[in-house]
Amino acid sequence: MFKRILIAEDQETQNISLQKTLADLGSEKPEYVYYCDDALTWIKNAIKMERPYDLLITDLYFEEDHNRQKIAGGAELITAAKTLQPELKILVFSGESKPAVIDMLFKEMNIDGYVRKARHDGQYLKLAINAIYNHKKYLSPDLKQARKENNSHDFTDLDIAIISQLVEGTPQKNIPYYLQEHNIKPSGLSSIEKRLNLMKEVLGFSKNEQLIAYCKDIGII
Amino acid sequence: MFKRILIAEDQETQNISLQKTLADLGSEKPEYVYYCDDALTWIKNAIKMERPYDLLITDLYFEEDHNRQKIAGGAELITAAKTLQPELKILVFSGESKPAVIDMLFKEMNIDGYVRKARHDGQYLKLAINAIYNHKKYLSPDLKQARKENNSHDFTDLDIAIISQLVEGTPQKNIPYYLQEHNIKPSGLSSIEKRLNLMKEVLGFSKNEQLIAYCKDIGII
DNA sequence: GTTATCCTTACGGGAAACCGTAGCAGGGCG
DNA sequence: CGCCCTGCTACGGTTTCCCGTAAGGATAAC
Repeated sequence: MFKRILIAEDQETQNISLQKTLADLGSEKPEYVYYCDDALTWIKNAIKMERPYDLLITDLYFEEDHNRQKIAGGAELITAAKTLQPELKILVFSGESKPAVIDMLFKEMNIDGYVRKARHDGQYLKLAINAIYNHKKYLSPDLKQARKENNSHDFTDLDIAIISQLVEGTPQKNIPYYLQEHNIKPSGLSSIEKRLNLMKEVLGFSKNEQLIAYCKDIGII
Repeated sequence: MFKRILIAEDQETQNISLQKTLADLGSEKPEYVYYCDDALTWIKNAIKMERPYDLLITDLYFEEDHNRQKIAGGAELITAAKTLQPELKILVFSGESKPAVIDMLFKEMNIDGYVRKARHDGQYLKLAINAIYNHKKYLSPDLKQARKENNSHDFTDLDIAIISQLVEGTPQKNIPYYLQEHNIKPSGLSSIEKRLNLMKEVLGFSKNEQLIAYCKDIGII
């Protein structure tokens, strides 16, 4: 089993119960921090002392505080940690359930496991740690189904740019200028209309308002 | 100090740490359940046995499960509990931070305290329990500021109906029919336009899309 | 080099939304 | 009772959006 585990979790009660849950897994007493910056410092020091961590368990979102932090959230912490120690295993433990966010973590950040803070999270944490120890990926089961029923449109960068501009209040007819400035093509007004129509048709919507609400729900904006 | 405390929290790790946090407060070992229905049953039984609970600590949102529940969430649990035992003190412990939701809890459900699951939630829980024991209301400090910087428009039932219809995809010009059917007045098209304009003006928006995104963020829809 | 195809863009008619104005009903007050 | 004020509604002109069609440009196959 993993010898050295580091917990990065800002929520006091969660942090306590993480320590307790991991206590009976046969590793050393896990170490824990409440801030991302601290997490990175500890990882650095552990490498320097030639006792690097085996596993990092981290939340995604950290609250702001009087302590100004360089690293704002779990995602940044993961990239920073991976540059210091590429083989470090990462288990994300967060309340986030939006498929877009979780897909990104696995695909782009190459994390090893994700457990959502939910009903049986204690059991799943243990399963996840076991799986990761055996070099497998782990995703808590409550999320697997959520990803399956995903008959959604996959949003391109263009789609997201268009929707973001709408949310900013840019009139549709002015969006071509924005797209040209940011070298996003196609940038014609007709292409924007076509793209919006496609998205709405796939999702069964008729109005932009529905589309915005949907995008807010699944978390792409 | 409170003698008998009941915890209703579906998240395994949170539930554990709640028990641990409350352990050193001088009350009996707190009792805990993972489902709303169970919570209500326990409250009922406690009354029947003439050992009623003094305090209910509950989450707001409970996950669905193979166990079909009659009571879906914390809000319903609170109303059900209060009809059984009106003097029961209620402390809500949830991750929710949207002012609209929390205001509703204090004003309409008359809860005694709210602690948000956040950085120092352990300390705040203890403060909250003390405050409630002394018949005071308690709101965790991280939320007090959030409510102050609330220069937002207060949404009327009409506003919410209009926005909901937009999110449903109803064309603006058809919303009057909907309002008439539901006996919401005013129902004229001009009134709808006027109302939308007012909301957008107060919030500094120019387009409906911005308004929808904002409402999603603060959680009124 | 030519043709076919796909994608982007431009244009124009019609619908919806936006905005200002004016008429109408109800309530308070002298 | 008459007057004023407020809020709801109705109407027209302008802008924006919607949608179908057609022209331009790049790429790939022949």
